[in-house]
Amino acid sequence: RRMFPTFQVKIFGMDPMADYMLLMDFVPVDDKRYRQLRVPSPPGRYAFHSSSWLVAGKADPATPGRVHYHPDSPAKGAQWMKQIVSFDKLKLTNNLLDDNGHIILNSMHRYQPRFHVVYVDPRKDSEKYAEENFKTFVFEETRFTAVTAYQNHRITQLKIASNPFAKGFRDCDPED
Amino acid sequence: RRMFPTFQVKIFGMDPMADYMLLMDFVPVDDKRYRQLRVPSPPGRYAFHSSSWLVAGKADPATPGRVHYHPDSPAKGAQWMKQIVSFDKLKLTNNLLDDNGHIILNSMHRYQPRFHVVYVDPRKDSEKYAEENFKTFVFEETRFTAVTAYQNHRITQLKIASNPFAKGFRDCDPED
DNA sequence: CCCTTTTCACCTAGGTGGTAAGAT
DNA sequence: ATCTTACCACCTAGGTGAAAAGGG
Repeated sequence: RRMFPTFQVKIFGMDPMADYMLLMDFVPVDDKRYRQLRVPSPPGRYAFHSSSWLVAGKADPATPGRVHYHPDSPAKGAQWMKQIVSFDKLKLTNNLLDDNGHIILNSMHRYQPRFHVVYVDPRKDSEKYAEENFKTFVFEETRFTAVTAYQNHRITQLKIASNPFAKGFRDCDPED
Repeated sequence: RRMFPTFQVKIFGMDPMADYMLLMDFVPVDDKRYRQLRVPSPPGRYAFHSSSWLVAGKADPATPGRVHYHPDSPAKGAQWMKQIVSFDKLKLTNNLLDDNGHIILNSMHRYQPRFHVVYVDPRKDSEKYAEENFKTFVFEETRFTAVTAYQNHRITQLKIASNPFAKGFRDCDPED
């Protein structure tokens, strides 16, 4: 399914006339598997509303390290810079045999999203300059635990309030 | 609405590595407006099944001459040549004030679709070579009369049989 | 009478969380 | 007990011709 919340980035400093590819990948934060600790809740609240993550042991074998190219790639620097770039089409799966090209992650493991900018070098021997033609950006505040179902009621509510496809689950104004 | 049947073309002879833009426009075939002559029909047949076109007078004022770029433009010659190129996203309207960028035509007038191939010249002063960097193709068998509703029962049936969005109107196997 | 416009039920295509059943 | 899977009703978004309504 699509990743939520969506990774979005504002870009500065590109050459407006040059072509760039934008892509993302995900690297494990640690070598651990996590689990939930659920505590008794007062009536009317979800059990996982007051839960926390515990280490549950060693990580599962690493998944194939796929990348997701922003579907607008390649595009000019001017195009990328003129508005926030949103990776809302990026999809995650836990299916190791996935053949839709989605990003494969282990559920209950922690990941660090990475954002890569690749300059499309017009020179004939551009392969030689591959090293200097890309740059990677890591925002530690975007780390997350992959799950098969939301483990946090507030995330569920945020999604329901903000995503038009979940309108069926709204029971009040999305502005609230 | 989308044009039906769809204009499709198979391309040969491009430079596989060069970029091309593909586009279509429509020119009037003549300066006439047409109307239907309907003849009495046996029960169970549509009145317009056995009808024909009559000249109904001079053409209405010409519509704005818009063009439709194939949405995959620009793309490499190799990409365009590897399969049939289909202009199935092309939309026609009779609304002179249309601001969706659709092709504006006069209903009950005859049109000739034209197909244009534009070579994207990488040279700095490419504007100077505009004349030699495009080529136009006209297939007279694709001429048609624009309408606001189908005037031929067999076209209706062909559309119902071939377009997945019209499945609701099928009453037999589409293979028939 | 002939054509155009509007509306509508019915599709395709695909993104939601809920829920119940399954797995470990 | 906890997590995963499969399915579902319910959405968005938009492409169909039929039919009714509108217009000259």
